[in-house]
Amino acid sequence: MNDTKLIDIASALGISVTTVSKALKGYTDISKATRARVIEMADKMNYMPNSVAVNLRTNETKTIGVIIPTTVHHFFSIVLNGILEEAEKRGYLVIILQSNEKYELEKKQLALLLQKRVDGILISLSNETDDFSHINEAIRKKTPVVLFDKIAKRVDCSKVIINDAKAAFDAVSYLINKGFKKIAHFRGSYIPQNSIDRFLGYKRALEAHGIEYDSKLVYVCDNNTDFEDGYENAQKLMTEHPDVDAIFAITDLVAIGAIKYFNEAGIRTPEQVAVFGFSNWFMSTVISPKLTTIDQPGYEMGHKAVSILIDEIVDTKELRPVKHQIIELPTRIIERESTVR
Amino acid sequence: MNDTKLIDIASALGISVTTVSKALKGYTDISKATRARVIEMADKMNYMPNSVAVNLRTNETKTIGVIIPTTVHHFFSIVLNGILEEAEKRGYLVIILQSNEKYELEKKQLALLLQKRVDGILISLSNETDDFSHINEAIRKKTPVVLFDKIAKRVDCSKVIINDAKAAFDAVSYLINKGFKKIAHFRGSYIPQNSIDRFLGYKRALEAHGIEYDSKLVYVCDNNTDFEDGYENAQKLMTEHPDVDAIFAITDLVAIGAIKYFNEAGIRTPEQVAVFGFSNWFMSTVISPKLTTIDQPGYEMGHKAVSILIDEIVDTKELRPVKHQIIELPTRIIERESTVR
DNA sequence: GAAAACACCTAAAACGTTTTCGAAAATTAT
DNA sequence: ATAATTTTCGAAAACGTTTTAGGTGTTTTC
Repeated sequence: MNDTKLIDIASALGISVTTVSKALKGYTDISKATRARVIEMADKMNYMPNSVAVNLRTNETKTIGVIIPTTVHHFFSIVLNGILEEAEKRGYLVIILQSNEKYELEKKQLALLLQKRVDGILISLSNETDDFSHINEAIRKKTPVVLFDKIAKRVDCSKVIINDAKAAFDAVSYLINKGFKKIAHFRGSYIPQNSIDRFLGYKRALEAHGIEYDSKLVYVCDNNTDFEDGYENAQKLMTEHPDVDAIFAITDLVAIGAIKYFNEAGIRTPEQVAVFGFSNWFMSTVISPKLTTIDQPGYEMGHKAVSILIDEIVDTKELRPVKHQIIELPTRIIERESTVR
Repeated sequence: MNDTKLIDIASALGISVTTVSKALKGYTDISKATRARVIEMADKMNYMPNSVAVNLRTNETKTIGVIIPTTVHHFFSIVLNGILEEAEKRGYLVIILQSNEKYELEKKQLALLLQKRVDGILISLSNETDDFSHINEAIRKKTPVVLFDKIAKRVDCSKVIINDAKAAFDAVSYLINKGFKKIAHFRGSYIPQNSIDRFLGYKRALEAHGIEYDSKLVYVCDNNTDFEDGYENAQKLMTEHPDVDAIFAITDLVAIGAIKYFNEAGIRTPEQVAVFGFSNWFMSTVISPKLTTIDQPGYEMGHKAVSILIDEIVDTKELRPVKHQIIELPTRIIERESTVR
């Protein structure tokens, strides 16, 4: 292994390690002449600093950790894309871990990242997570944490989110304004904040427009990776409430599952039942009818989360006070065929 | 920052750092009594080894690097899932980087990983990559590399792949045996090995069944992230060769693009034109007609790639000879509606 | 009772950097 | 010429571990 180190350059040049290090880092107390010699030799010997040693000495790893529920999810892969691009731009590497929607695993992954001494951590909470002590513990240890998408209101740190309640409110209001009267909601499971908020937005929109909320029209879809939930609940819905005329689904995936069922069952969309999704998954333009949905800016979310995190990392490092931010990214309705009669 | 270190435990107990370290690592020359005291105190003080220091001392980081063309791709997100699960099981963290299908970026990312001193690297090549010196350089530096999915035959390292040529051959043979006579191919760009191999499989299948190969029936789809390519080429195909009766597409995405066009243009699938995809993207069961395709085992690929990589890492470390392996994962035809009349 | 064996512990070096502090050499000022 | 200053360099400590090589005291062996 011909890994060249500072000392190799130093002895090749007959100077000290200190001088080599300083020359390479542009210290001003090294003459231009020797600096040039050092740089040339470093180049010739193919020098590459050992980051582990640097990390130990400088007490930073230039690495951030990311915990997401799962990689196999279109939205998260887009967020991840945003994360990676911004992290690279700012000179950080990213270690990624998935919680598989399990609280225990999330906790374990977080511990791994802390042990690895990452400079900061990005988390999107698992569906199971309703205890946040592990996160508070990380914050207490002065490792900046920013939560994104699936957050906990009660944790005191920066967050990057969309206004789920408002987006849902807008979606359902749109349906009501379009003349739909009996609107079902396919909600997510009970713990995640965005699942709760979207449900709340749905409920408030009904009430705001003088439509009575009926809990029987709410179905739970807690399987994240498959559209079966949407398919099956659509089936159930149509037997229990055949006169329903629209569905607001928590996710494009369940919306598409519902549409799939309607297509197979000969139920016309949007003529008999309109369907409104959430996320603007790009698959939603492939399905027929194309899906009306809420555009959720995943790339920007990842981008912004990293940006805030790194700002906090450098502020912490330089002992400046960190001010936590709650960034709310804008969403908008993408009207397509599934709600237009 | 109340980070407890070995020396804190040592002084709390009035013993040496050496003893603490050894006790924690289970050395046998420490008495059971002091070991117990050390463990208890470490526990009480919430000791967590500083991996950076450990890494420096042991000269390994327990981290592997992964370079993929893009995270926003269903197949790669599944592979990534397999990678993460296996890496975790074996006690490694993973740093992920994307090349955005650019050779220069891939080269840069690889350098970053080497500098970070990862123990091994997993790469799926970018579409542009036709020079492999950066990879050979990594191997020369004794950092194990394993290539997966998008590989280079000429690089001397382990690889995890499917037999693209055979899978394509099987797919096209299937179409021929079903009675389709004029089969077009929507191929990928010219550089990637799997794009080449699928094309070759297509061509050989035609020839093996006495059908003359016609280069005019081959269309290039080199946009990886959108189905527009499939859509537009389907359109072109039908004006240039209205009598074509089947398409073998390099990817489910382009297959779905084609189906989308056919659906919109009122061309019946599979009655007028059958469509055969590749990858078994789960969206292929949502589209109508459901897509016949080749199942490509992404999870297993990621899993196996990590497994081989870590084996090579420990073999290298223990100065054992490493034998490179070429693992060929099995594929199979998933017959659905788009090819069944 | 002396030699040998054993059990238990620790000092110190090492991993490859960065950075502080000071020293020597060169330059400028007087 | 000497003094003051500036320029240029390097010794050494430090980051937190792991591990080698040995040291001390106790027990076993004959």
